[in-house]
Amino acid sequence: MSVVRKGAPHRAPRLSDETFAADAAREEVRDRILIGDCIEQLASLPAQSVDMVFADPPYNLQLQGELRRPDDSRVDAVDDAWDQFESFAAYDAFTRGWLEGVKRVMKPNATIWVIGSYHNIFRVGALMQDLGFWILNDVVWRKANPMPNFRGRRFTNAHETMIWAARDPGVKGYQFNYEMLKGGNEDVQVRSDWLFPICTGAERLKDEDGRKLHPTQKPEALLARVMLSASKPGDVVLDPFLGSGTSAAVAKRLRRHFIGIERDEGYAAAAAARIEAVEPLPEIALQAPPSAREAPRVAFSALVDSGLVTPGVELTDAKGNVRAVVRADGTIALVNNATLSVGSIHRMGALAQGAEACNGWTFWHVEQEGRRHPIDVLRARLRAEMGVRSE
Amino acid sequence: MSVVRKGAPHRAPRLSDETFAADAAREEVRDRILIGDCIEQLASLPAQSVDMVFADPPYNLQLQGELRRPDDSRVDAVDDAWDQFESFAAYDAFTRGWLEGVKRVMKPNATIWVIGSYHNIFRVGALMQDLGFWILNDVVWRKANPMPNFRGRRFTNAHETMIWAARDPGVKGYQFNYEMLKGGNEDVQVRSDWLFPICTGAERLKDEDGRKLHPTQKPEALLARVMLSASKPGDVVLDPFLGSGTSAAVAKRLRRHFIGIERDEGYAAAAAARIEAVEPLPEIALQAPPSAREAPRVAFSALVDSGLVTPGVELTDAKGNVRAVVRADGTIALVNNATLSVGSIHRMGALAQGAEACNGWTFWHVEQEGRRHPIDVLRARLRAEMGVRSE
DNA sequence: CCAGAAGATGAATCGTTTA
DNA sequence: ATAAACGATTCATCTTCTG
Repeated sequence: MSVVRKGAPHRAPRLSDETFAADAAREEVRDRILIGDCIEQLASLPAQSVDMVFADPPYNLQLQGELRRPDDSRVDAVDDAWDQFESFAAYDAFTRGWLEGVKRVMKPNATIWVIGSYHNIFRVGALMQDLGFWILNDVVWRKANPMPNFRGRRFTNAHETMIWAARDPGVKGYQFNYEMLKGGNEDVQVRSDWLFPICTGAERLKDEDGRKLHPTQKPEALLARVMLSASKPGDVVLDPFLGSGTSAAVAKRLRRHFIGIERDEGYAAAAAARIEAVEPLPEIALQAPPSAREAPRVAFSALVDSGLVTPGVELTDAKGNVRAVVRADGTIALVNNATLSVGSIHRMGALAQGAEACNGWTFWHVEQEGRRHPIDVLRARLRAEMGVRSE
Repeated sequence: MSVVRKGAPHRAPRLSDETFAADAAREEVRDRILIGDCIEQLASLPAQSVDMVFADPPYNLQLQGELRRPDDSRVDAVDDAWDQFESFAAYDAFTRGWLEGVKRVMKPNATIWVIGSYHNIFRVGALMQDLGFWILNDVVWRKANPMPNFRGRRFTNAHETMIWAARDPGVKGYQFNYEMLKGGNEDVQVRSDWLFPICTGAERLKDEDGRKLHPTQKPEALLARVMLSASKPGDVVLDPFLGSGTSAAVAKRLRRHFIGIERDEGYAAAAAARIEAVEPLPEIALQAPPSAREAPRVAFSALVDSGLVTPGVELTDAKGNVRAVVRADGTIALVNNATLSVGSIHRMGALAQGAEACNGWTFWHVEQEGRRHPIDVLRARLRAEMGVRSE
């Protein structure tokens, strides 16, 4: 892992890693930390070159003084210079600048995640809409162990908000691993509120004095959920505010490429060491389960051709009330109100139900060995026989 | 309850209610629905006259077409004219207008709650900051039963966001019933993420055809938590987008005054009838919060929030000799030797027995269907209802 | 009358491929 | 480009129906 210094953003050689096969032109800006101003460094990247963006920008916290716990110990709050802005206008100008820079380097189907708190997320979200990003979800990170409100004057600030957005309105082809997420969630689709502990313990980077190295280090589990949701192995994930390098470390572990931008050389060095120590997961641990959407299309006529369905066989609905006959050309014949209709399994299914549309694969059934199966079962069998796998 | 028509915003007499003692000048604009444009009606109200604001403005949804469920039924989405705006700029102008109008009528110590989704909440929040409101928290309403994502293209949109803000930076004296909230929450301070079901069933107002009267009616439990958090009995709560009247109904039940603005006469009429039917809770259920020492130790308030126990209901011991009344904040009120005491179910149980300690869950009983059950039965039922996935 | 099945529904920015 | 065809996709809760 190489750290690239200001003024030479794409000169340093990349880490060798045989598992990352890629074309030489793009390799140059992969798996690097670029040190310098975020907006300048973004300008050095080629347009439409990244698949996903994760951004954890300064929150513009406006703390009025120091905060003490009930036991009089001092809370080590974020009071770094990089988190201070003169005004909302200054913060907006900064935000607009990096968002524009990021948008340029996103591929058309790329998506962006931005995390923030109530101090900044409303401004960020409004600017994202103004710049033409298309919000897909706002996702709430519910902290399992948030810092309490010591003064008892507000609710425990127990969550942060992530905005997930496509580069442009109308984008349909963005990566979203719906089946995989659902499979890992008791077979129920994942909601917009996620529960994770904050980053503590061994995962939290410490400096030589044992103090936390970075004030806002995010938990790896959060970043892993983000990347497993909206990217795939081999993708390039850009983080314009790399900080302690959580996103890059997770990207490497999940076999994504990363590009990190960080202006603090100390943070960048710590992140580089952290990333270097990461061992990518075995590929088998990251393969996507076959999803119906990605499976190759099989025409009903292919089932007839293959002999899995014989012309003349009767199809019924699940209850056996509606009947149709398979024809040799892969269409089916339906007698409905004494009228004979011929067409695709989908069209005839819709006709039988009086519906606009119908998935014939799940509507029609065949009787085999005394039991009724949806014809989708036969399609699955044909796919298996063909040795076809998704990807 | 009177509905005031356009052009005569403060003429109609108020509902008589001896429990609301107030000065005559302010009374004129209390407990009314003002029909007409939100910004115009706000201008008719006196400056610095309301204690809390709850606003549920149009979300500016930008739906592209109709959506159907997997069973091909049609989703009855929000497509009303009042939710349509030409552009973000038009929405921003509208938002700025009503926020300015609201700010003028807020007392210096008043706070405002605004609810929205990712479609609008970022714009609203940024404008609130621009106008000088001081955000205290963003609170996430996690929906126990959200509508699923039917296409599998995004995360289930399972929450909405509320922004809670003071009128100005530096305000210290805003109402926040910290002890009461903590006492009703296992003696742990309440977090910024709240779990409530959406509004369905008998609570949902229906039109003469049995269809939902208003597309976006909010659950009363959510409004009750808001008002119990940030107002006190006798306060004036303003809702500039009254809709079906949830905020006003809850205000009346919790013995707050309300002012509602609604431009649709049909909604206003339905809200007026709804409010008229509300019976305010016994004062004993709403009195000043108990001190920290008296705070309940368990989440009895969760039973109250869930509706399994209704404020005002009587609790007794197993034999029916000792009696106490459930309060809206999850404490109970006990009359013992002509002395009124308020506190947790455990403390009041101990007091009633003259004991050091008491398990209120087994001591106190409720009568349901002619039989007395320990409230522990209700707790078990609530736990079962919350299920395994409630995190 | 009760139990279980079946239907209804909620603030939603909710396709892809081939002709 | 536009239209047609293909075919993928839902969770919790409440109400109504059926046996």
